[in-house]
Amino acid sequence: MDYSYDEDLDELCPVCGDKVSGYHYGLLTCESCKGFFKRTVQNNKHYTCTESQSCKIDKTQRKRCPFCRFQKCLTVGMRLEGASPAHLGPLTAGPQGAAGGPGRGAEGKGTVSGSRWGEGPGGQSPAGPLRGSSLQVADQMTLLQNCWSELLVLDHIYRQVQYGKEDSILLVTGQEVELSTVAVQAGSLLHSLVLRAQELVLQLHALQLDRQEFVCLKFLILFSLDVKFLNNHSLVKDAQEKANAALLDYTLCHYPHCGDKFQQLLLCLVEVRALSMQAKEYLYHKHLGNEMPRNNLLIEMLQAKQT
DNA sequence: ATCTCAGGGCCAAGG
DNA sequence: CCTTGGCCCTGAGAT
Ligand SMILES: [Zn+2]
Ligand SMILES: [Zn+2]
Repeated sequence: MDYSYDEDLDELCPVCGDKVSGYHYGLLTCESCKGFFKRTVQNNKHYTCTESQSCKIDKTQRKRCPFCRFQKCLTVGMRLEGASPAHLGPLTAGPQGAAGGPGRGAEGKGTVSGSRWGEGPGGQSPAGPLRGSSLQVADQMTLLQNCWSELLVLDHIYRQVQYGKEDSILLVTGQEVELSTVAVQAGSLLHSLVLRAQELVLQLHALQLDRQEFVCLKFLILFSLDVKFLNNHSLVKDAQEKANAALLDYTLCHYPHCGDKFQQLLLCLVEVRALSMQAKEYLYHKHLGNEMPRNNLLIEMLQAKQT
């Protein structure tokens, strides 16, 4: 009956057609595409295609154009936060206890399938306010459900600050989109959202936001939740204070000439939160209108916050 | 306790 | 140098 335990092992990698070696980043892929996707994401690699961005990717030619290879990785569904394996989606919808916001931790098993903690919001910075980084998975879920959209907004903002062009934006995929294109092709809701974000980009660019501060802000966002919603009070409280102190110390030490940079950055976090609210409303609107890519994790996160 | 699995580190080989 | 990809270790969930 169930002659189905490993006949999937000789399926082909959806990216390059090589032999698959298991589930990687959401679906069955080969070992090399797993490594390629990992390196690209970890090192924030940006590629450019010398052709028409439609190079064929197979086992023998996959090295020729990393841009198109990564593009294909994304289009076939590879992603961080190993969301559902696309077809066998073991996604059980949001917190069953609809009683208010982020569910009480005690028995509310994290239903967000496989959201990963990684090594902290900074990416590859080993010296974070978190040593050990052993926080209960339930608390990780609660924290991420609280702030996922803000973290995404801040990522976008910081990407634009580094990108440094005022008339276009840089997407996670590496694609560059001119604002004039956004104005024409995007709806008015998305357009205003992008423009509002660009204003914050200008502010932070003027403030000379650097990477260290960016990481501190991510920690502040991540732990900006009242500990009463969490199990491990002391660890989270500790992380809150350390992130705060780290940002304050850093700004005072490296930017003594503008003494209120710390407070300016905190003010920007308020705008980040407002932007994330507006973005979630936009996404939810799109979801209701059925015009949104089928992303179960995203829908789940949107509904979990809807109260 | 043991097993399975995916994520990430490692590093020799190739360019 | 840098990128690739096969191999290995580890942590978390399942049994
Ligand atoms: Zn592949
Ligand atoms: Zn290409």
